[in-house]
Amino acid sequence: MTPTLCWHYPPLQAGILCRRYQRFFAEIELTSGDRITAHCPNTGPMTGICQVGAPVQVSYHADPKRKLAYTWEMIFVDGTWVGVNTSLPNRVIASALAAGILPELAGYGTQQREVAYGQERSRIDFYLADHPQQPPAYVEVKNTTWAQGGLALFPDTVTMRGQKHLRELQWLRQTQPDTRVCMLYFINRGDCDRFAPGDSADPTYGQLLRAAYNQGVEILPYRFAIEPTGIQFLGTAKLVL
DNA sequence: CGCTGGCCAGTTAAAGAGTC
DNA sequence: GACTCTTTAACTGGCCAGCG
Repeated sequence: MTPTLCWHYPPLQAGILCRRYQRFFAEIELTSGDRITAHCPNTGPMTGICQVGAPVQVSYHADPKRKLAYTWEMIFVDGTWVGVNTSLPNRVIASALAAGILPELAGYGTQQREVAYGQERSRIDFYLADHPQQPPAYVEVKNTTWAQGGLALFPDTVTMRGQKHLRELQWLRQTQPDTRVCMLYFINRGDCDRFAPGDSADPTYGQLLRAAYNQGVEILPYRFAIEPTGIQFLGTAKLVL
């Protein structure tokens, strides 16, 4: 497959990670020598990728309403760039869906964001409809940055919210047989060609994922290569359950 | 002393309110 | 109807007040 560039970053600036603190903040030394505080758009533990001294890239935003002009976008660890901006996967998937790049989800005429559903007041990331051959599809997107030797893992911590989403997807599968129900893992680094649940971090999540899979929930681990210039879609990773 | 609940941090995106 | 402005929820762990 020819890699498809499906996201362009604005011009980024290079630096070194000094420290990350209080969830939303990262202290970064730019190559210019300036020490700045950047917004850390990732509230998770960032297992294995939060390495002090590693190269990073930040975007600059002139918006006067922002308190922090810089946003931390990616970090270079294990010989690869890893995206840290958790709001990006949803935007990238939205444009990839619209462009028909994702093989299992191509051909839908419309996409809706954040549609309310389920028994626990959840909202699905995408509801796809108007496909000539396929029933409508519910698609939940998760950002994946943790990896061990080419194997991408999610989650990297106990996630009650992630467990809830899996229960909700199972509920959809059982109550709405005429729809597709999809769990999409956005692998935010290019060095992984396999995907597995992070059982050592959250064994309950792994059990729920396997149960959902056995009931017909589609698991779509999508590979993306992250570079300071942009993001490429690399195809589907092998699912290891 | 240990637990629980509420609040806080910065940004985004969606929903709601307001204007022409 | 189209546009802009304002409000709100979501993300998550740390902290603190209040309680038994």
